[in-house]
Amino acid sequence: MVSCPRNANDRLELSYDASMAWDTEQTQRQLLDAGAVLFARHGFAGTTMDAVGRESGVNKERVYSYFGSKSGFFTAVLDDQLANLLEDLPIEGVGAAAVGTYALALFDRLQSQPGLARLLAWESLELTEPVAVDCRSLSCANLAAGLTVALPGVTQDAAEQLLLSVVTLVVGWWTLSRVADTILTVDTTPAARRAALRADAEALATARS
Amino acid sequence: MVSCPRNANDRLELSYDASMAWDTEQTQRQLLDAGAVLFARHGFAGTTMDAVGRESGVNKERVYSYFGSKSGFFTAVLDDQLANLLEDLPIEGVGAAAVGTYALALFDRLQSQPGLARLLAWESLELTEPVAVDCRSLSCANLAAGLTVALPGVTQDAAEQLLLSVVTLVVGWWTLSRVADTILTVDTTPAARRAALRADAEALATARS
DNA sequence: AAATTCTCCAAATGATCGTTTGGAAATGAG
DNA sequence: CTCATTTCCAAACGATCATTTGGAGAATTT
Repeated sequence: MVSCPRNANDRLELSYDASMAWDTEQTQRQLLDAGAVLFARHGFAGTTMDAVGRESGVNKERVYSYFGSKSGFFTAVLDDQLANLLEDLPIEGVGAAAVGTYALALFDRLQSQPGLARLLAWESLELTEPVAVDCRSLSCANLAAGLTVALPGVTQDAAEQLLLSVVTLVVGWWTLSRVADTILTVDTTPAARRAALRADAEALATARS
Repeated sequence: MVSCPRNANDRLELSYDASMAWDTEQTQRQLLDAGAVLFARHGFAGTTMDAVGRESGVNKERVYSYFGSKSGFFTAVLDDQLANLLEDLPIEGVGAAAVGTYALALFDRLQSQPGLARLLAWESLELTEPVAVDCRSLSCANLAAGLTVALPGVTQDAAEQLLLSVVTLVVGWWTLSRVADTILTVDTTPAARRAALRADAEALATARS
């Protein structure tokens, strides 16, 4: 598994002292974290710079000196949150059951950070090309390769389509929630959906192997 | 198949004459169509009332007399576009192949009107409850019932989860397009995805029946 | 045909938008 | 220390936002 290096300014220095009155890295971190919350909740167009200043506890003017513009800030937040989204989630084991297990792991990661799935949706709806495309493509290629290992006889194309289907199914729980509201009546709990997604991922893998 | 009645003001009268200088129904139709285009493209927060006036060819003030507010206009557009989205798309035939055929039909409907899938996504992201919930719930209940007929032995709960998975997979092609951009490398064409979705829907149905 | 109601638009409203400015406080160099 | 530089904030900037106003013209009523 090849890990993806972060931006140069992501972890610039460790030489800052907590007693310093100014900590530019922490200022940027506060802004990025506030942006992650606000952009996940309201998207790019729905987030105001006033809200960024309020949520971060930092003056909104700092955004422009560090990220240039609201657009630059948006992509910086997406990059910060999404670049390593699929990292450290390898396909473990072999056979279709491994794919079901992977779906569960992805579901749990998104459930522990509910903003991530929504950020993926905003990115798709409001941008014309993905952020951190090199880094994420590498992660995805590794995952697809892992699928061809776990499922002997599956071509690379089939592995990519399978991975896309599994990710779409899992992410869709948080990004198409009104659709779920209109369809589900018997058991609307996340636990029920989680179990169904594991079975679905396993079924998709079984059919392709 | 029970069809869902539209709003009272959707087709008020047929007594209007084309030679009349004023045609309030057509004015509302122009606004709703313009709203469908703009909201699908930019969402609620990203659409301005100036753009509505420009796109519709009608003064933006008309929105407020007919729909009350921008929010009311948004829900009216969503209702107009989504209420009968799943109508006239019955589950035909029996067995898992029928589910694959249904996925294809849904894919083709969304492909012929690409804004619909995006409107579903904006609705999920920007609203806390679905529009036209009664009407759409009825459509979905009919579809789920159709699934229990096509797939004997499938419980209602399983049918609902299956329907949600199929709809999520198909809609996701247009609403998580940046995710597809990062995953697919071998064949990124819609035709390839369409074929994969049919196979996926069939596999999900097979596993549950 | 006069009076009234309804439909529509142009223009203006106050509020809020993204962005910039000017300067205060803290830092590092000499 | 002094002085230039950097970090940060309060306030202001023009532009644009959603919404309203005032009135002109078409339809309906009497």
